[in-house]
Amino acid sequence: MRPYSHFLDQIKEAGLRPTRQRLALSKLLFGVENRHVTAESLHGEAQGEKMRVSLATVYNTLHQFTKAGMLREIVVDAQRSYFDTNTGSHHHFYFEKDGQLMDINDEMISIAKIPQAPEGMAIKSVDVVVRVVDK
Amino acid sequence: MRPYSHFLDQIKEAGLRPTRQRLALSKLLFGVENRHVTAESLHGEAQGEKMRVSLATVYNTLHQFTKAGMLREIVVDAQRSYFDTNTGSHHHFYFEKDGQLMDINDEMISIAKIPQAPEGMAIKSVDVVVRVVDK
DNA sequence: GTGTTTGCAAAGTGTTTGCAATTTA
DNA sequence: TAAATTGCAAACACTTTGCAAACAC
Repeated sequence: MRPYSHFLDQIKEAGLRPTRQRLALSKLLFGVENRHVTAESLHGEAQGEKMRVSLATVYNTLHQFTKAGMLREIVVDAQRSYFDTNTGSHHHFYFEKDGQLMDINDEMISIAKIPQAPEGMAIKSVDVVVRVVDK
Repeated sequence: MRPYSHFLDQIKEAGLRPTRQRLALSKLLFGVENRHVTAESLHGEAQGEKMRVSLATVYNTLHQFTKAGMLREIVVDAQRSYFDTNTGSHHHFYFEKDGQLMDINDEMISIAKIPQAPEGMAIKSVDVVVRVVDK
């Protein structure tokens, strides 16, 4: 487990105050590698760990961390927003059955030809979602 | 413009009754090629054409048409559902600025390597969204 | 006639916001 | 003590649902 100071510094570097809530959520999010969470799931997790954080603060924090580049938002479901602690370029499996996301190892996929953006536009990202279902 | 009977038959073949509302929406959806709509946008369009259809019916109809394979749902925005009249395999540009979708011509993109689905799972679809912003 | 479909309004879901109280620096 | 942050509850946007009236066959 990373030391307390790691989370503290990360938050400070983002220009945010290291509040009890942000530290708690940081620990959950960045304590292990490659997590995919929704606001609800993270909030539930925090409550399970007896951390007192409101759902509104979870939403705020996820957005602040995303803006600071610590998280990446993934759109796979029209019903809820997912956040990925892996901010590097990579793609996802999405299990429609239970709403789970899984990273696709970058060597496992390759986009051979990327289209040009329409006139006057720039490509911001290329997101691949492989939807999988039970066989 | 396709003849009235085309829309009528298409609806019947889906096992649905050709009601005034379904015919009206069919005309809007399938009267021209490759449309991308949201429930709200289609509802607004219908109202502009003085077609009387409730928003609830637009939602129901979009889902019924999707289930019948006449439409494909596209997930690009956590806030709203898009439906595409092009049900073939293809990908999309998404203009974050105004929420517009545009088909990517199939020759313009190619995925060289598709990952294997995890054990016991099957790939349902591979969806690529290229997000574009103003240069 | 019988079963399907519609439209309204109400309910539901996930998310954001206004604001007083609290916390941080 | 000044500014940022929190948590609650209310507001929001989009979507679904229950049900009586209207419609299709």
